[in-house]
Amino acid sequence: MSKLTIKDIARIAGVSYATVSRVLNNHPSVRPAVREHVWQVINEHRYTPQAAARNLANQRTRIIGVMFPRNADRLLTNPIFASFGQGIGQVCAQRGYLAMLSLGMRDMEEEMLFNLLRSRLFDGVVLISNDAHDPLPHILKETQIPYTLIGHNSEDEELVSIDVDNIEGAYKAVSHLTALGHQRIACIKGPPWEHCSQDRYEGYVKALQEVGLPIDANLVCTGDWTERSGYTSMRHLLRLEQPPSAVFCSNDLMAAGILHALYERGLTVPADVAIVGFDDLPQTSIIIPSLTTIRQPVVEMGMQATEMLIQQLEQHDYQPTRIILPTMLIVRQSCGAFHHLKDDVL
Amino acid sequence: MSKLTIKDIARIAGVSYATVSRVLNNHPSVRPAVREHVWQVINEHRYTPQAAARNLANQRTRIIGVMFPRNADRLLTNPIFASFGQGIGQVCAQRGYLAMLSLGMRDMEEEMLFNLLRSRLFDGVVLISNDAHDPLPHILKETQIPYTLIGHNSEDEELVSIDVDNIEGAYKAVSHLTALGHQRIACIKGPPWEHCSQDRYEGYVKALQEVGLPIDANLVCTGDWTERSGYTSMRHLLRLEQPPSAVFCSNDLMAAGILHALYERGLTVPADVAIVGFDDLPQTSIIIPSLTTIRQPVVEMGMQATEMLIQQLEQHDYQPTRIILPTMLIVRQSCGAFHHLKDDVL
DNA sequence: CGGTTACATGAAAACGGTTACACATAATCG
DNA sequence: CGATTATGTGTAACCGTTTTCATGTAACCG
Repeated sequence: MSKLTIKDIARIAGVSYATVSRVLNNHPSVRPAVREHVWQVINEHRYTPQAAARNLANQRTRIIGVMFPRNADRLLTNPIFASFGQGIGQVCAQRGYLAMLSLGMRDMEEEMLFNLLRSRLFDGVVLISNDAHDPLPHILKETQIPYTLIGHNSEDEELVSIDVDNIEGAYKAVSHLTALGHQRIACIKGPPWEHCSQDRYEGYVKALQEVGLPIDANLVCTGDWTERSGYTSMRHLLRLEQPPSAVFCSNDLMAAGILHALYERGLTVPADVAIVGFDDLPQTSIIIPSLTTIRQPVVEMGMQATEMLIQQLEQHDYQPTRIILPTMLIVRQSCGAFHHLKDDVL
Repeated sequence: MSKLTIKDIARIAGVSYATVSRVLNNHPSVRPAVREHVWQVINEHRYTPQAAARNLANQRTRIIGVMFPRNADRLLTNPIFASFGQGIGQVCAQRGYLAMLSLGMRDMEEEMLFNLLRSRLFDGVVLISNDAHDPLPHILKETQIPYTLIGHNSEDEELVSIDVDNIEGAYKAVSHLTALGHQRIACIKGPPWEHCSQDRYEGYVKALQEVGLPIDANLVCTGDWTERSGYTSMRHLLRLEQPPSAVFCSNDLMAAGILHALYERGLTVPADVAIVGFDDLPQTSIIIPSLTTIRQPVVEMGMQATEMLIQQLEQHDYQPTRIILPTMLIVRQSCGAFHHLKDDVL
């Protein structure tokens, strides 16, 4: 049944298989009557051309590989990746491509990875990575496979990449807290080897310095983006002699962990501790008190990265670009701004 | 550079391209000296055979499609899917297959999905689904593509599928609570159209009935597996005149939401409310108080489903099987069993 | 109405591998 | 030592598409 080939369809429809192929590919030069008849035969017999044969003849697969950051456990756990994926999948669908994520691809030996990429299974790759030590950009470049990068990756400026302005985002977040009068503002950083951790911390420092506040090393913790690490970091901060009155947390997931730690101690947000996160995950906008945070246009980043990749695939003269998107401060309840306003201003 | 073909390699190595092919596929009948020489040329020139051509000649791709439940937003958000994926990816890697997840595949129109599956891009599919109304099993069967199912799906008993005994799991969880003396035990169900929601509720009912406790409809809420829905359900329960002293929650993610709601009210676990979850997510084992829960062997389920699929692909006489794996009660802090023991027994 | 152009179609050559088969050559044996 | 069997290698057919090119036919034109 499923073994029907284009020749069978041609024979049944009484045309040559070249004609069937033309019908399948919407080639203009085929008479409407013939076209319709062929389609009918195709549908009636549930024929679908075999991908492998097409790929071979076309020398492309219309499949785009999607690669997330290394650690498999974090991969599917942080909802932000779901949002990237959503943007990527959306554009792919719309442009007639397939976005494919290979499970366990990042756990493959390098040798295997090279072979996979060189096998031309993917026309191109969207890579999501901030890790400065990630060997993947290097591998991708060496295999000469077209790719775009979401996130920053230093050295290579010829690359098509997209990112947000992390420094400015963090600066806005922390400035918001200083403007509300906070003096002891903690910071929970991401892993030191990721560029955006670095940048967000830089924004934190900049905002404090601008208003003449000191950088207190005791108030700076390092997490790994997980809820758990936010939780443990906050517990650590609460054990200080002088705990912070506010926390800037480098991502929303860790902020959720912070809330957990605070509630456990019977402290309330924002009355006891004010919190600002980063990411604006759809999920966290629901938690009470709702989280003040820095919105990254995550879905759009995925979309643009994919769009650029496809253009790169389809036009020969495509110019590599580096796009930096703006972030946005979303004020909700966890920072105490509303409360503040009510008491002091209104 | 990347345009090297097997013929180029053959020419350079001074052999026929049939020989190169044999070397690539570890065919025994090639002299060791020749084999080594060919490998050297291959490596030196970084040659990798083109997937499309291989797939066409072999009539298979060694790619296994992975399909998660419908709703895209839940897809990557619930860590349990990461665990399934881990098991699937692991076995695939080990058996020389590639596990591929197509982003947005579940949002495709049915027509497209049919075409994708019939295009023979995937040798087979591992489907994760509990949804009784999911059209996918039907589609998969119609396309005659081999597949295995993780989760239950009523009607079709000829299918290769794997699941846990949800009724028994829930029964163990709730019996544990009744044994600890709880009389008002709430239940937070999953979406009604999923088989496992139904089954876990059935286990809940069975456990209560066994000790002669009534089923109080007020104590039964319906969530959608998300943390948020656990949170809102618990808020609802706390507004009752007589709130429950314990909650059986149909999955861990919702249980996390419950904790959130309780802390917000200043209540403590397990002193004020005891909780038992379901899944045993690696993530939740860290939260304090640590969660008593029912462990599903999730990674193993993914592995077995994949193993069975591959056997089905490689052996013609493979017999469809339905495997039900046992669950396990993991006692931690949230149910109060330890506390109970300390006070009353020790 | 004959000659040119436009259009629709079929035959055949790619695309880059795998593998059945034929055929040397080397090993084995009576 | 010649016949027989193993063993290694090359030739060519095949996998199922797309696409170039040639060709036959219809439309157009003066």
